[in-house]
Amino acid sequence: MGRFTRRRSIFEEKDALRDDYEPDSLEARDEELDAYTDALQPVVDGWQPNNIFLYGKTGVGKTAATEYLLSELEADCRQYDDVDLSIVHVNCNTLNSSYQIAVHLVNELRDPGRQISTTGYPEATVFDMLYDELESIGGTVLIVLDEIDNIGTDDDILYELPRARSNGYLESVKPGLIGISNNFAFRDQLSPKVKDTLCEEELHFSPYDAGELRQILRSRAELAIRDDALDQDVIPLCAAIAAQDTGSARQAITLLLRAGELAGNDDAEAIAESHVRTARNVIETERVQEGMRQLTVHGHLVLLAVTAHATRDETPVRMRDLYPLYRRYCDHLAVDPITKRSVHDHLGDLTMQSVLERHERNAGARGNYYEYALEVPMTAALDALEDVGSFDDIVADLRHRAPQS
DNA sequence: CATCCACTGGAAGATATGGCGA
DNA sequence: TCGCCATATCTTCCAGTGGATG
Repeated sequence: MGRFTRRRSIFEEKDALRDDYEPDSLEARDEELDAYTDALQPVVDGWQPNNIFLYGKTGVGKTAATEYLLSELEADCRQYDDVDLSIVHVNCNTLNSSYQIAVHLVNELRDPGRQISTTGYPEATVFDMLYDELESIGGTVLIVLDEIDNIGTDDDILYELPRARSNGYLESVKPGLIGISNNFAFRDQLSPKVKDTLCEEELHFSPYDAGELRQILRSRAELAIRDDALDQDVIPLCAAIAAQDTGSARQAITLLLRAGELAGNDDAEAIAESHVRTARNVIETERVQEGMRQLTVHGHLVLLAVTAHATRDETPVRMRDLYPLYRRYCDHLAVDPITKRSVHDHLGDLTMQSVLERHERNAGARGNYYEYALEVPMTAALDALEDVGSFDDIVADLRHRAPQS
């Protein structure tokens, strides 16, 4: 008997559950689509486009609605000779300045042979290049800036682009900005001069409720999953978990996908509730490990120091106790230590990523301070630290020390 | 009820890295 | 090669915080 045997797959068309899948229709967003359509109307009429801002948490259909509507808009514009529409889409995920966004817009518009690097030019030069590229396209250009809240307070580009025409930098182009933000508060941190122009049209996408998520999941599952491979309670459970957690369709769908994979590994006939619950933990751990992998050397050393305290049952720790251990590890690895103040920043970062938890303590005349502890399972922290590879011996030592395991 | 401790958090500046055009 | 430019990371400096203590 061979090691491998063919098994009946849970999935029919797994791609329909992946992040990049574009469904033919958008479930449960009728009102939003109507409002969005109205906001885009000037494009078809040949006017200067509105600037549009979309707000709403991740996974509530902002990007999906944009892609869906813009492709329809492109198709519909083709029947009017006097409307020449182009669309540029940039995800600002890793871009945290106006400069970076401008560079990426230029590269998006230029052909592969003429790409520019992400540093080195004066800011004004990059803007000039951007205007040149826009001019050479002509017509109406919709610029979609996804996850725009990443740029924080540096909103120059949001000020410049809408005004480029009236300032004489653009002649034959009618530019329109579509900004997509995950963060509702972003709107308020924009400088006032930007807020005026940019928020001409504001569209709010609210989180999906459990009923809407069930609707979405059913339509996807119909394509993705074999007819009899789904226990009855699975979709309601995925929907309920996601609705309570974030209201995100992406979360609900990923949950279903992972549950299906787990069911497959189990050789199960169908996805069951238990697979969903396990999938939830798997996703959580993956998220944390991914976050920890992105840290710098000192980030790792700081986490190592906290983890070491945790193995000795000495968490929560305060700075005063943590810093000396951090220094010892630096010595051991012949790394130049950074100051307390910088360690403090790393602790803040780790807290932001939900890797550490932090509590304020107050000892009155003996000062107030923060205490830190791991917010993830110790094994997850050790696994992630081991992945780094530069201090295997220390991690191995900590594993011994750690309770149970 | 003022004081005071032990940091915290903001800001500005230093340093290093990598890239630009001339 | 040199003088600029942008960015990431760290350092230096320092005012501000807030509840237990006397």
